[in-house]
Amino acid sequence: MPTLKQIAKDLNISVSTVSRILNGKGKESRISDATVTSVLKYAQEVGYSPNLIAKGLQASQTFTIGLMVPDIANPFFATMAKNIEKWASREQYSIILIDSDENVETEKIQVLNMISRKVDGIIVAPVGDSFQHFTKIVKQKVPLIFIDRYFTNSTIPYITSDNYQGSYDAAQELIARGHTRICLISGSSANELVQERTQGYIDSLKNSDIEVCEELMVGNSFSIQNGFESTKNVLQLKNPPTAIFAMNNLIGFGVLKAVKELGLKIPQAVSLIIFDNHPYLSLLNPSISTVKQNSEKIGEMAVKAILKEINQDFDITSMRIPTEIILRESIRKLPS
Amino acid sequence: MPTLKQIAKDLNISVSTVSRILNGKGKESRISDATVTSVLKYAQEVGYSPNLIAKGLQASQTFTIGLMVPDIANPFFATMAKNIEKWASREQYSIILIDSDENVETEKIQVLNMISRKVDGIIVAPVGDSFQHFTKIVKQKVPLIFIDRYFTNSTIPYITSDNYQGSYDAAQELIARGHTRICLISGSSANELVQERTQGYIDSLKNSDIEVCEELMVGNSFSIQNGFESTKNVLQLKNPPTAIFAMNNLIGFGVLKAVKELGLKIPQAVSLIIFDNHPYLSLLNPSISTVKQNSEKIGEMAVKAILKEINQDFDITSMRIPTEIILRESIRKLPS
DNA sequence: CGTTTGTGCGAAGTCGTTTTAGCTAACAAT
DNA sequence: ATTGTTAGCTAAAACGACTTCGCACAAACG
Repeated sequence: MPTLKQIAKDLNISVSTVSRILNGKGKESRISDATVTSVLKYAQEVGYSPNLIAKGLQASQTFTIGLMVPDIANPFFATMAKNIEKWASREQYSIILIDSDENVETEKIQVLNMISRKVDGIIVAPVGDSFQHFTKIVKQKVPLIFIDRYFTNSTIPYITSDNYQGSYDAAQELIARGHTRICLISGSSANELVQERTQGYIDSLKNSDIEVCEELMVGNSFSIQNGFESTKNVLQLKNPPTAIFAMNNLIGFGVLKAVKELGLKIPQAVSLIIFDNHPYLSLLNPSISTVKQNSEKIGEMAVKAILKEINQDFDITSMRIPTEIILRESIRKLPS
Repeated sequence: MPTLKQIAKDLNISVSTVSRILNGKGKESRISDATVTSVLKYAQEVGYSPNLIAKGLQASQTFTIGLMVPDIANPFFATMAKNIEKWASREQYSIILIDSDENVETEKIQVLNMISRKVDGIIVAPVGDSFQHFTKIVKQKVPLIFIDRYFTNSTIPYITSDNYQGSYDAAQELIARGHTRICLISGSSANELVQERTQGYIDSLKNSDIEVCEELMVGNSFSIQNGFESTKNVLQLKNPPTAIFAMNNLIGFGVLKAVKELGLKIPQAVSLIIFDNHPYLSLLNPSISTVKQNSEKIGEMAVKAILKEINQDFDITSMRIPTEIILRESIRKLPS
């Protein structure tokens, strides 16, 4: 495998000259045209490709970004990853992908791994309810940015959806169609993202003078299981909800599974809106209304922010990307 | 950021001693217990983490695997990626993720990038119909393995589903329920994977003494668009098919979209089976029968094969992982 | 003719790690 | 008193690239 040294030896010139030429600094280093062309030609011939590892060691910049997500098989994160890779590769950065598998311990270990691998920056969708193990990264001066989930009481910047507004809007859609008993099936309440989505729901009800009912706020994890069981429970109340708001795609899937298993019809038996869109939701019968997160944009913005910080511009601001309501057939208009 | 050199300096010992101790070679290098403990303690204190870039340069092994897929947002590849990451990280390998975006030019460029990054091995689901640009990798002695799509006329090993059998089985399920006019909507025919799935379909019909009808073999790409248009076309034939076999998940999605748009009912108007499973297909009304690929297993096997080759065991054999028929409600039993 | 200026390139250090090949001091054996 | 052994370390090279100096030679200038 050809190296600078090898080329230099073969052509009987010095390594520095070869290096300069291959970095396009021939002119400014006053290398003669003859030498330049001969080196370029020879490099082409032997198929020289620079050793980015050596370059990284020397420059202490690896052109590598660490990306850690809780579950790359979740289309929400997969879409985000696709866009992160896309925007990063445009700037010659490559992505080191880590799947933390919703496991905080894995997350802690892989944080160290990324530091060891000298990534230039880290983008992570954290899984836990604390961020102590990330402060290590910040101390090492490695740029870090959160996506999706975040911690407002840390100084680590984040790019996420406008969870409050998305939730607020979702509830408003239901309210606009006469629903007042709206069940919220949510994730772990220690999570700030959950808190904001919950607050959006609560404020939406309050602003419409609808009583916020504790028995309709259920669930404790972003899982199919939770959506499934919570739905079964809540539909058995004496006074069941007329609509369900599922706080993410996994919960939403659980709701759909439960409704199907109970042999009920959406939206006749119960209306539904899900936070997170998914292509298949438009094919269901009925098609399902959603709060669509702009995961493409989140990915793009995360890359731009991290590159900004890598380039020593520390003027990073956290962002909330607007969501979009996609109305389909799953919301019934109640008779007034 | 602490380095071996820094630790050595701080403790007034040599770099080599520190290196040995931190690599657990204290005993065999007859380092005194006192020195060992003091180094370990100090390293812990300053939070030393080895520079894997430097290590990689020295050892010319980066503990990195390049993974290139056509579309990480496609759940089939995302699931595969999840498992590849999982099995790789167990052996301390990290994944460099590349999304070729179904683009051969990107693929060519990124192949060079991976070589420059000195990955220890490359796993790729190729997008094109030729593999010339991959021979470069092989020449550089970088272990390479294909997943999903492949080229039987190259010596590059591959791990894929048993496409022929899966297709054969799918057609048999339809035939067993009385279908004889079965439409196959397929991908680009230059692709070997497509050829095998097609052959499975053809042989399945022939072995059941059913005429193979050219007008029922349509489509030319793995895309929603293709599934959508082909479905519309084929359902307008004078003698339309009673069943459709979609060759992958994107095509299948297009079929569902078309059927919905035409206001038709599955399986009354037409029966359907899709190559590739997806969680949501069980929630559709009716639920959709599929040929499930074991993408978890494919990912696992790909990692095991590439690690084998990295460890100089070149006895790699290509594999075809069995598929599984998942019968749901989308296939109608025709009256005989 | 001596000095300056410009041209074209090379030597060597550096990044952080591993590893080979020793080196020194202490002690035992002869 | 000399030699041998062993414990406990160190020095230095190497991996491949970049970069700071600076050197040699030629031409131009005064």
